[in-house]
Amino acid sequence: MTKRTDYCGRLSSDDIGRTVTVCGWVSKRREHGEFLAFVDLRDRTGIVQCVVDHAHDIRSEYVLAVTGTVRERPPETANNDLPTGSIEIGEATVEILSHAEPPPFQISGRVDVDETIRIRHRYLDLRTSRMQRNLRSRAAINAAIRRSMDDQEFVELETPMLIASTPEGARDFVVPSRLSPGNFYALPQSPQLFKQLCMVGGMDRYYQIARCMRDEDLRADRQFEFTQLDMEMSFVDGREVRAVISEAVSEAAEVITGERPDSIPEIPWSEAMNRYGSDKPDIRFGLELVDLTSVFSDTDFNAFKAPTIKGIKVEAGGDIGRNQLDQLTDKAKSWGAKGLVWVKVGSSGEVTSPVAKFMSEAEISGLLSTMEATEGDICYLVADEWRKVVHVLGLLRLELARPPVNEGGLCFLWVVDFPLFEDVDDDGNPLPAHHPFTMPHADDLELLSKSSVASDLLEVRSQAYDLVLNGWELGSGSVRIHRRDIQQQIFHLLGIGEEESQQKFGFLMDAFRYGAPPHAGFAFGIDRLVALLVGEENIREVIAFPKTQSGTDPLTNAPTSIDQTQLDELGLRVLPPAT
RNA sequence: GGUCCCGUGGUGAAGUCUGGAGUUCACGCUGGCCUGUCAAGCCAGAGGUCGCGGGUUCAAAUCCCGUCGGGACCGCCA
Repeated sequence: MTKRTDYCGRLSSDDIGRTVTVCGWVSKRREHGEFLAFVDLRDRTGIVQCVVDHAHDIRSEYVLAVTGTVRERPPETANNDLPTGSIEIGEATVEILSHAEPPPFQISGRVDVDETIRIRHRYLDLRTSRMQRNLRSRAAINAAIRRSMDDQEFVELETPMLIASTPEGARDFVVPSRLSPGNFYALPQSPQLFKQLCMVGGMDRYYQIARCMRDEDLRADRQFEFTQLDMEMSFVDGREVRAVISEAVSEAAEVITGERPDSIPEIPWSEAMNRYGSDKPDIRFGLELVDLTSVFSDTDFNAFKAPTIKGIKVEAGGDIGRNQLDQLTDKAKSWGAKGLVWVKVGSSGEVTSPVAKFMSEAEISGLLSTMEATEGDICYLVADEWRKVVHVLGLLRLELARPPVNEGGLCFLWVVDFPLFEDVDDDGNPLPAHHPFTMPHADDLELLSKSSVASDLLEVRSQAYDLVLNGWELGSGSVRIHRRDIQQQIFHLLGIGEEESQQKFGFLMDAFRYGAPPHAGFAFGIDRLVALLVGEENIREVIAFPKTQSGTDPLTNAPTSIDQTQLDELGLRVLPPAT
């Protein structure tokens, strides 16, 4: 085989006169009769035009080694759309290294191809400039993150993939044990407990680019397996953790955009919920939620006799048709609202609304002034309990105005002061908002120990924080509990008894007996970060071999059945499907 | 568990609402012509179980029911 001397996309006018050999795939062939043809050869660096005197037996995606002399193109034939467009490889001889059948889709095509077909033939899809760019960007981001963490004196440690199942959190993927039939390993949802053990072990600053697995339904931003930058630090508070992570993601953003992002603002969770109706607000645009509860405090309108009323205003949004309004109302209902009230503002301040007749003059003027609504605007109102109101309006806000992924810049945001408990379950036990090792806010410790009233407990803040980028949750972290007494108090509140906590987390509790440093950490999703940085709506576009939304792989056909022999060895029996 | 959208030669779309011959467009593919193209051009050609099954009808890509596959979202994701 002829040895490559150069890459296609790196040839330039500096190489004129050199005899070179390039290797790659045939991107395009243009024949001009028997004695002149152009072959565009593609490798990972780009495309170069090769001039050959006979190309009839060369087809798309053949693998070639082309040898010839670099020369300037006749000026009138230069191609300014191509980085190598001013030169070409002349009088080229071609060695065919591999023949190729016509691919199932065009590698250099201009139309989008059905994603299932792309994934089924991912080895071809990876040749496209889009996937080359995305995966190379991903590698550059990984390198930048590693560089940043190394510079900040973190040590990269590996934690096990086969671990014990803990029933909290997401559904586990499990692996049957051959040597211990009937017992199972779980694949890690995150290295959480191990990194805390590393802190007890005096590693001080740990990080890992870790694969995590969660058996939950897939989405545009969720795959079964995903990659996180996972880290933990000793003797620090949350502020220092956020500084380290801010540095790492800024480095990552800079290698892609060429610019360092501004310092990342912080917003308390309660403010995020009240202003944006989300704990991962997309702050690239306004359309903030406005509180109207006091405006309707004495209302006669039954639908507005609710703990919370909020609205959002779309400026000049009043020309929306009845049909679309009905669709928005249906959506709001599907998100859990009882209904969606809309109010259009006319030229002299009069309003049009299906429920206008139920509102008093004072309420209407209060509504318009509070929302600063003027002619041509439309307001959408939801009345319900607070949690539901902000949830529905938060989704409506995104529905109405969310920009495409590649518009509006990069708006990083820290959401801080999350509540310690998200809600109360049917037995009256509070549910942790983050995980049960999250340290309560120092100022709320008293509230925590004094009260066991659910409404009080939901007020307790935690030292947990999320990093958000353009409305995507990149990751979360917290200051951890390193004191056994507080940890036991939390377990008690969560309804986890002594025996249960010992069984599930005993190894961590035991470790804490022997001198646990105060510690805090974070983890963020690299798939999501990469997708947003390269402007993709979907993390599958930045994963070499992703799965479909139903969790299958059209390339390998996973998941598949396994041999009876394998089942026997593992002591497993497969039940017939439930009917 | 739920809501919505999509499925038509190798690829992408139109046709479906309003039933009437597998019709159309672009790319690709095969053959021919063509000595400066680069979305090459010109000529000719091949290529289809309209995802699958059932129903309605004289007649179904089109309407109805079911099912499979893909996608977006709600729930879920400590």
